[in-house]
Amino acid sequence: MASHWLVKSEPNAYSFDDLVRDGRTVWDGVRNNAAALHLKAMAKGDQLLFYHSQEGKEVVGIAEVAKTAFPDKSDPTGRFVAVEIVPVRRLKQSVTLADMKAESRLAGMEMLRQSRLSVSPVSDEQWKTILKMAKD
DNA sequence: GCCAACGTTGGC
DNA sequence: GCCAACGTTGGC
Repeated sequence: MASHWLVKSEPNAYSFDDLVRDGRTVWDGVRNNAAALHLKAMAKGDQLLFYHSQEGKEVVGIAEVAKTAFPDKSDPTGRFVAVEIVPVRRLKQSVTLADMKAESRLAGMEMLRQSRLSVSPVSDEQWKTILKMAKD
């Protein structure tokens, strides 16, 4: 079974709408070992929650892994990797950070536990819970 | 703008 | 190898 993930992006820098417009993008620039491990664990077809940090602070859409991890060309040290993602759909209703914090079934979520992590795993149960909250 | 939580760097 | 200092992220 496919795994699920959550990726963060500042909408100022790259929003879900940008992804929809582009149709496909290289998800690079991750410079954190824990996040990089998650990128490496992604399989083609894995679905991702796309979260807007700082502005919005909400999950706005779903994306999918189109290409598994490869060396991040923007990293001179060659230690980090990137993946390619494509948009799947915008959620009917965004799910805010406050909503997620208030939902006891999401208490163990990695992104809530470690707020600075830009790529984090999402369990099947957490995934279903969030989609339900999004009325999706 | 501030601060907490981390990660990284560099002196020893 | 330890740890203090510093930088970055992201919520508030």
